[in-house]
Order: sequence, then C-alpha cells, then structure tokens
Amino acid sequence: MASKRIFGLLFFPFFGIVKRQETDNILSFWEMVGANMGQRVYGLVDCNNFFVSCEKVFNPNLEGKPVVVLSNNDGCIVARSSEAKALGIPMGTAYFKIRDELDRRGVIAYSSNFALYGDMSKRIMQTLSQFCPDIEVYSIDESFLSLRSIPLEHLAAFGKEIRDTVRRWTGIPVSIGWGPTRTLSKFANHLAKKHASHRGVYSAFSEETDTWMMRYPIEEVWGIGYRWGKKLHAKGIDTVYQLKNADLTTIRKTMGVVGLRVVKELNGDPCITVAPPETRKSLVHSCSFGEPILDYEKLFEALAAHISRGAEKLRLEKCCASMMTIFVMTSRFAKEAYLGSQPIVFRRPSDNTIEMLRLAREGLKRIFQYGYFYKKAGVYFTGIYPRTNVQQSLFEDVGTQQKEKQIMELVDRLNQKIRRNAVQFASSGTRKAYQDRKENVTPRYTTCWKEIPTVKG
DNA sequence: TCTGGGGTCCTAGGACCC
DNA sequence: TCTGGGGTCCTAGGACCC
Repeated sequence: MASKRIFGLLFFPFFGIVKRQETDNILSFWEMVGANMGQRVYGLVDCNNFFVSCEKVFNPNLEGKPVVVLSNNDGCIVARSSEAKALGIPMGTAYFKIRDELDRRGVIAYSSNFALYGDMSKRIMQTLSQFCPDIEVYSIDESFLSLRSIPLEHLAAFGKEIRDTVRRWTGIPVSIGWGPTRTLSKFANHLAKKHASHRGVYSAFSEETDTWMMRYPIEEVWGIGYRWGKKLHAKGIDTVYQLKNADLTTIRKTMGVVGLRVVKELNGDPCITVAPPETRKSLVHSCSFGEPILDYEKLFEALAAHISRGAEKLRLEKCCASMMTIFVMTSRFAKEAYLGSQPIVFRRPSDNTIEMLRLAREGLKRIFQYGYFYKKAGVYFTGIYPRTNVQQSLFEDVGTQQKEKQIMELVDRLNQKIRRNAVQFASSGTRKAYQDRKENVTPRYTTCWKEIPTVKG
C-alpha cells in the first residue's frame, strides 16, 4: 500500500497527463450547459493537518496516533494530528513546556521538514490546477479555486471528485468549502472540516448556512482575530450571523474599511482579493539561533547568510529592492530584551549581494551592543520592483557592476545545480554561524536522491 | 537552557509643498 | 513673518493571515 503511494508520488507528472482528459471533460460539460453563468463560485481547498499528513504519507504506522510537528528550532507546535487535537494539545505551545507531558502521553513529535512539505504542496496545487485553471495559491496548504460556469447543485459532486483525486495522487486529505465569496468559502471549509456529516465538502449556497452561522462565534470568520473579536463582543456581536447582519456604522467605527469588507463578503458580495505572487511587496529572511550569540563577528556571519539567501531569492524572482532593514534581537522573553534595527537605502534598487554585505557591515556596527545574548538576526527587503523597471545611474562604475553581476550569476547557478549554499560569500563564514535545533526530522523523501524511500521486498 | 518564519493591508501622524 | 487649507509622500504601528 505504502509503496504504491510512494511510486505515485515519484512519477507524479506522468499520472497527471493521463488524468487530465477526464477532468477537462467534467469542466467542458458544465461550460457547455452554461447554467449559472456569471455566478462566480469560490472554492477553498485546505489540507487537513497538513504537515502531519505529509509525515503520515511516508510513515503509515502513524495512522491513528497522536502526532505533532514543531516549528524551527523545535520551538513550538505548529501542526497536530486529529488525535493530538483530541488530547487537548493547543496550537502554538512552546515545546519545552509540554515536552514531558507529550512523552508521557505517547505523542510523537517531529521537527519541521520544509523540503518535504514544500514539495508535497507543489504536487497538490498541480493536481488542483487540473480541475480549475483559475487557482490562487494562498498558503502552503490552501488554495482558492474560482469557477464561473458550474451549476450549484453539482458543487458537492465536484468537490468530492477533487478531494478523492488529491487523496489518491498525493496521499493528503483535503477539505473543500464553496461560496459566492472567498470569506464564505473559508467559512464553508471550516464547516466541511468540523462536521463529519459533510464528508469534507460544504457549500455555503445551501439553505442551512444561516443556521450554522448562528452557531459559530465571529472568530471563525476570516479576518476577525482576537482583538477585533473582543471589541465586537463588547458591542454584543457574538455570532457569525450577527456579524453578517451588523450595523455598518458600528462596524466602520470599530474596524474601519476592513470590517466593512468582511461584512459585505459575508453577505455574498465579493470584495476581498488575494495578491498574485509576482506582486510581492516585501521579503524577509531571518532565523533564531539554537544557541545565543554574543560576538559581533559571529552575528555578522549569521546576518550575512540571511542577506545572501534573501538577495538570491530577489534575483531568482528577477527583482530588486530599494531598501533593506537589518535587525538583531535577543529573545522576546529575555529579562533584558533588545531589538536593534537599521534601515539601509540603496543608491538605486539592488539585488547585489556584495554591495548589500558591505553596507550591512557598517549598519550592524550601529546597532550591535555588546553584552546581549542575541537569539535572532535577519533582513527585511522592501520597495521591491521588477529588475526591468530599474533605471541605470549615469554615475555608476559600470565595469565593477558588470563584474559583480557575473559573480552572482555564477554563484546562483552553482547553488542551484549542486545544492543550497554550495558556494557562499566569505562574509557568511566558512561554516554555518549558528546551529539550529532539529532533534527528530524525517528524510527529504521526495526532493533528495539520497533520502528517497526504499521498498523492501 | 529551551517560546517559528513569512506575509498583507490600513491608519494616523509628520514633513513638505503650493 | 504669520495664517490657513489641501494635497502628497513616507513611516511606524496595529490588525490580520497562514
């Protein structure tokens, strides 16, 4: 069973081609019928317990057991299997605080394996795009599908077909919510997931939706977090249904235009969009250290590594940044907490690691204070433009620029070909400046030849 | 000892200009 | 020099999301 599934994963593109025809037919049939033209339908497809589900695909023994996945440095719990949820383990808890309890209760904890989750995500999104070309990838485990010509009474069957296919091709269980707006599809997805009777698919077009809305608190609505939740409760708005029918002046006063949009969306009027990935506005690269750093040089090496990776991402996306803000900080929970940040504006938008590292060295001198136990460093790029929009300066040393550009192209090529950080700039040190903690990480089953699973006969 | 990383959008207030 | 209104741009901070 497991081997069959793994085989499917490794030869995924092939499966995709074979399957395509089938799904095309489903869609073109609805297009032909032309029913419901104009009524846009959003579908939110969300993977159930995504990181845990990825681990389960390659280790079927985990089925039925409480499993959690930890964040970077084994810091906190970021994913839980349904069994772990049933034990009452809260999301986001610091691992060190409940580690003993987890051991006692037989909960299996994995360090995060983003090479695996990222690759699985890509496969799922590819599968979804075969059902619907108009897809917005919203996060690593969620996508919005947008359909125009599907009769509402077919949504349940279509949802089931998608769900079954994703499960078959990738091994990951998903839930699907349909609705006339993204906010309603999110809410529908929540209902699909929470109530077994819906079997993983729910449509907000159905008549009982108002009844469900009366049973759920406003915090279940996309865009209503803890703070606004509290403010709205104070005004007597407690359920999703009450929010849907709330007085707009009150909403405007409490939450500004963002709140108005949420209410409109709950009433079926689409007004929230999702930014396409090529319009990125900022880019952050940072990481906390397993052990604190006290030393300027070590801290600079860590910072330099983040700048190098960040700049590499900019170049891969063919972008330049107008400004970078470097920052170093102690633990947020330290008695003597410190956060130093230094914005650095480039003479013209840049993707040049060499220039960035030179400026960062100066910048770090201004914010480094001796005596703190630094736990984290990073860089934040803003003012990002496509490279083609960047003007050449008349006063630039074109020769040096050209040379540096060639160096970076070579470095990028080698790193892509061999492995990440195969070639590095000397400022980021000869070995990793900081250690991260990963006590129990699974192999990169799908992205690394050496770690590919073997099936014993 | 040990508490993630990466994003978006909106608003208020200050600087500056006409 | 002072006065006032209106517009733009920028930044920091606050809210949210996964």
